[in-house]
Order: sequence, then structure tokens, then C-alpha cells
Amino acid sequence: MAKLSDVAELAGVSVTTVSRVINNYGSLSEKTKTKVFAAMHKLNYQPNSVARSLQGKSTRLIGLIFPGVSNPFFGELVQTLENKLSALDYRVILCNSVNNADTERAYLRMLQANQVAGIITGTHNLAINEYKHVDAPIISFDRHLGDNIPIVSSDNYAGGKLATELLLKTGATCITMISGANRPDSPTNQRLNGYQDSLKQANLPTHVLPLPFSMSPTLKRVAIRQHLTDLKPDAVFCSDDLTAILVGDVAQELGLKIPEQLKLVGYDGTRLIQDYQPQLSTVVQPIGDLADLMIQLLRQRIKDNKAVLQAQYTLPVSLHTGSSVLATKA
Amino acid sequence: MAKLSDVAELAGVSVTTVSRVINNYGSLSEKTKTKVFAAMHKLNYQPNSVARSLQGKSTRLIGLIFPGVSNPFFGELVQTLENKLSALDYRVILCNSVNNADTERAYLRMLQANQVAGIITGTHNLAINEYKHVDAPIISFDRHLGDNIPIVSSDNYAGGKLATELLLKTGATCITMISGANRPDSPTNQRLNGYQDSLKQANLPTHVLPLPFSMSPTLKRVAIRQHLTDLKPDAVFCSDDLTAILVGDVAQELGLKIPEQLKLVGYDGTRLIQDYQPQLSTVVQPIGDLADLMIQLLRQRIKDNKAVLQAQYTLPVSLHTGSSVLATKA
DNA sequence: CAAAAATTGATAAACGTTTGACAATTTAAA
DNA sequence: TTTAAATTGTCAAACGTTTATCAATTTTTG
Repeated sequence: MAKLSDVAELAGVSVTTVSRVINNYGSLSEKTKTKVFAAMHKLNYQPNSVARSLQGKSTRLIGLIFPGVSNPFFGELVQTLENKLSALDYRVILCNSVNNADTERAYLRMLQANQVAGIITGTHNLAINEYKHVDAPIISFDRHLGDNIPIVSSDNYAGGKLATELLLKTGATCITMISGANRPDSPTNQRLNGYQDSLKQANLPTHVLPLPFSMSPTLKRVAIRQHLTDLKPDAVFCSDDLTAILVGDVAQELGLKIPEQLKLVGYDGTRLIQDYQPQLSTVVQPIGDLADLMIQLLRQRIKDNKAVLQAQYTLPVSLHTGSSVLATKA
Repeated sequence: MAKLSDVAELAGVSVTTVSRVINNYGSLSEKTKTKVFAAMHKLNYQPNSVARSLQGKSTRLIGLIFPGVSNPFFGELVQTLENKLSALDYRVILCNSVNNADTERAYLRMLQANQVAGIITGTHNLAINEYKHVDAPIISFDRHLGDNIPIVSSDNYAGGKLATELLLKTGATCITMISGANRPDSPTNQRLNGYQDSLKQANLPTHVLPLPFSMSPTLKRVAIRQHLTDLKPDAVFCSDDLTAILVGDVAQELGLKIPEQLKLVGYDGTRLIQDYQPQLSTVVQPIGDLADLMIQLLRQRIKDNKAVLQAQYTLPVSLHTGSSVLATKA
């Protein structure tokens, strides 16, 4: 691996000059610049970023901590973040917390040891005070991690209302919500609040079936089948699209026609779902905008660690309407 | 951020001693070890890995280059790799090549500049000779990148035969294969070969519909609809599960009953598909084993850059049978 | 208690880069 | 041609850690 002094030697100039070319400071003639670039190219030279970082430059490394990229929503969010960050000349260290506290703690230590410039996290398994000792700026997706850590979310409350009101508009009267089982302070609980407020306004009872994020699909199917046969709701609102797919499946097994006998709305609206399950109505989170905003806020904090940011940023959601509900009430 | 000398000062020992504790060499009394660990803990100290790397230790960074984690197959593969690597105390730099040559070239440069210990790649957009100038060891998933870069694949040929023979066994006589449009030297073309050989053996004609990986789902639907109405095959074998879902969708729109009028087999068999589309028969790639093997080979090359490895490693596939084909011929 | 062994410290060089200070040389302007 | 400006070089320190060498001190052993 060629180093600075090799380039200098080949170009017949001093290392200082090469460094001046690379970092573009001091005064330089076109002729030397050309010579140096030629030598760099010939040796396929690239500055050792370990050495640069130690000297004082940023590592330009960003840690991304999410439960896991095999979940389509996080997969798309992580891919979007990575694409945008890499366009800004940042590199991404991927951390799959698998919702485990020890893992997450180890990742935070590791990221700091690697001198990351910043962290974006969509997981939360530690006590709030554990995030305080992290020097690197943190931006959070949809989790409350402490007073000085900005939360970026889509409008979960509006999403909950949007979904529920769509179901009401198409004539549903017994609407179940299948929610994840989240920490009480999680912004995603707002989806439940939106659902509850909508039904209260319509003078209808609420029915909540909480299924933990981590529950296996097989067990979820069992719980869903039980619920559908017991309560016989005429509509279900799921706080994620994958669970909505399970509901659709179980409904079919039970011989329930969608949307005639059971209307269905999901949540997240990834590209994958819109492309491959377009019949599923769902609340669409603006993944691109969320990524842009998180990156923008992080960069502000990277530039100035004390940058004053809001505690909470909320981006609007939209609705994708498929045949899992009726387009309009007949 | 505390540094070595801070720990030494707090513990009342020399930096040499602290370094000895951290790197566990030389002779040390229990008493000092305890003192030093206490100080490290108190200061929440972690060695600056930038400095360590510069000094000569490995960065323990592994570059992962894949088309993108929003694709469920790559998402699961990347997550599996990340989990296993992180258990071995490696960190992952994620690179989404989006199948673009310039992007991939830039990633390779960046990874080298960051002194990664190794690279695992599942993408291939450069000329073979461009990989030769990479110092870090490379292991490839399912692509031919050059003579000295081992390829890890699942048994694509067996997968193609397995799928086709399943369809034959259940009585299909007009079987279409929807393939990606790959480079001629790509191991994934073996799926096509397996399909062709199986049909030749059964004395049946082949029908291949190539749909590029990058084609949009909407355009794929159009092409599929065209093909199904023109040829009226009684079975379709897709070289990936997502395309199989599209075929299922289009068939339903055309009023074709699955499996009675159209049998369907996909490829990949991710957890996601098995959990959420269990009715889809599919050839299952052993993601965990693939990840284990790639990591094992990479570590051999990290330990010894000249380690002699095979050019090609092939792991067996299995079959997940769902209701998209008949369980047995009636 | 003396000798041997174990422990700890002080010092310095090295990893590859950046950058400041200042000197030397070349080029351009007057 | 003289002077000023632009260009390039030399030298050294710094980033935080590791590790070798050698010396000093403490502990253990016989």
C-alpha cells in the first residue's frame, strides 16, 4: 500500500507538497499539482484514513443502530440512510441490536472506540442515562433516549387516525387494532392514541390486541385466529404491514372475504409492500424524508455539538389505498 | 474522551503498565490489574482504535458490498453476516453498490483507505482486473471476480433441477422459467442450466422469460401478463421469490387458480417469505451456512493472505413446499 | 539475610498524516 | 535589474497507542 512519501518520491517533490495538494492549501503551481496527481494515480494512492483521523481529521464514520435489516422497513430505512450518507462522503458502520441491551451497549462502546462522527439509532434497550456518556452526537428514530437527543418520527398519531377513519368511512363498526407492545414513552404508541381517539369520536368501542414485535409469526397467527373467531371484528388496523399480511392470511383460512367481511389496514408502506402487496391499504411513512432529516440534524450536531435542536420532529404520513378496504362506501 | 495516560494517572501507575493490562503481556500483579481495571471503568475508558490501528493492530473492519439491503434476500444475508462477524469482534462497513460500477469502485477505494481487514462482496460491476489491485482479502458471494477470489454459492444447478423436477412430478408439461439477466459467467446461471437439463431429460421444451433484476415490478407485471396469456404455461419457475409473488398476483388477476391451473416455484426461501408467504414453494438457500463459510474463508485469508482456497464452494439447497404446487400428484 | 524472581517504571521509537514556522529558490512585476 | 510575490522545501511536533529495552524496585524463596 503506497504512502505519502512514496508519492512524493515518485513525483520528485517533498511530502509537504503532496500533502498540500491533497488538502489543497498553501500556494501551488499547476505543474506540480499535475505531477503529484499523476504520481498518486500511478501508485493508486489513497490517503490512509486511519492516520488522518489520528492526526485530527474526522473519521467520517456514522454508526447506524437498528434492530435488524432483515425487517423490510428497517432494511429500506438503512439502505436509504446509507445511500444518502455515502453521497455525502460518510461511511456507515452497521449495528443490528436485535433488541438486546448488552448488544446495544457493546455497539455504543465500539462506535466510540472507533471515533465515529455520529450515531443514528432506531432501537432503545438501555437506560436513558447510558446514552448521556456518549460523546458522539446521536439522532434517534422514533424512540425517546433522553432530553438532548432529538427524535425524528413520522406522524404516528395522524397515521393512527388516518387508518381508523378510513375504516370507519367504509362502514366498519367493530375495529380491532393490533399494536406492538412498546415502552410507554415510545412515539409509536401515538398510533394507538390516534386509533382510540377516532373511535371515541365515533362513539365506538376499542379492541386492542397487543402482539410484541419479537413474537414469532407462527404464534402471531395463533393469536390472530383466536381473536378473529372470538370477537369477529369487521376491520383490523395493524401497526405494521407484516402483521397485516398475517391477518389477511388467517382471514382467508377462516373463509373471510377481504374487504367484504374484513377490512384491513397496515402501517409502514415500504416500497416492498407497495410493489408486492399493493392490495394492502397502509399508512406510508416517508422514508426518504425521514432519512434526509435525520442526516441533516446529525450534521448540525457534528458541526456544532451544542447546536440547539427541537426535542421532536414529526413528518407527515400518507395513505396508500388498496383493495383491502373498499375504495369508497358503496 | 479519556485516554491511556488519564487511566494511568488515576490508577497511579505508568502508561506502560496500563498498556500491559489492556494487551495482557508482561508480568502483572493482581493488585495492579484491579487498580487499572477500576480506573478504566471509572473513566469509561476504551482504547482509541484509530490509534491502535495506526500502531499496527488490525482495524477489525470488514467491508460488505451488496446491491442493497432493502431486498429481503440480501437484507437477511447481510444481517446474518453482521451478527456473526460482530460475535467475532469484527465491525461491518455497509456498502450498497446499487449495481453501479462507479459506486462500487468508490467503495473499494474507501474500504482500502480505511484499512479494512477484509471484504465480502455480492456484487460485480467492475472488470476482473480491478479487483486485483485490492490488497485486502476478498470473498465473493455468487459472482466470479477473478481467479484468486473464492466464490461461495449455494448449489444453483441442483436448485434449478429441484424446482423443475418438483413441477414435473406434479404433472406440469409446459414450464416457463423466469430468469434474471445475468452475466454469462455468473454462477446463478446454473439455475437455468438445471431447469434446461431437467426438461431435456423429460423431453419437454423450455420457455425462458428473462427479466432483469433491475426491472421495475410494474414492468415485470406487464411482461408476465403478456407471457401468461400468450404461452399459457401450466407452471412457472422464478429465479427469485419476489418475481414469483408477481406471477401469483398476475395469475389471480387472470383468474388462474394456483396450483390447479398454474403451479409456481420461487427461489431464495428467505425467512420473510417462509413466514409470510408460506404457500409459495421455493428453493431455500442456506443463508446461515453461506455466511459461516464466507466468514471462515475470509478469516483464513486474513490470517494468511496466501492461504490456498478452492475457487468455488457450493452448499446444498433445500426445498420448501407450499400449496403453490400440489403436494403429490393426485 | 542474600539471591533470585517478579513487578513496575522510564524512555523512546514507530505507525502515516497534517500543519505550522521559516528558509530557500524560482518566477513575475516594476 | 531589482524587488516583490509565489512556490517549494526542510524540520519538527502532534494525534494515542504499542512494544522493546533497560533499570529500579519489590516480593518471594531458600
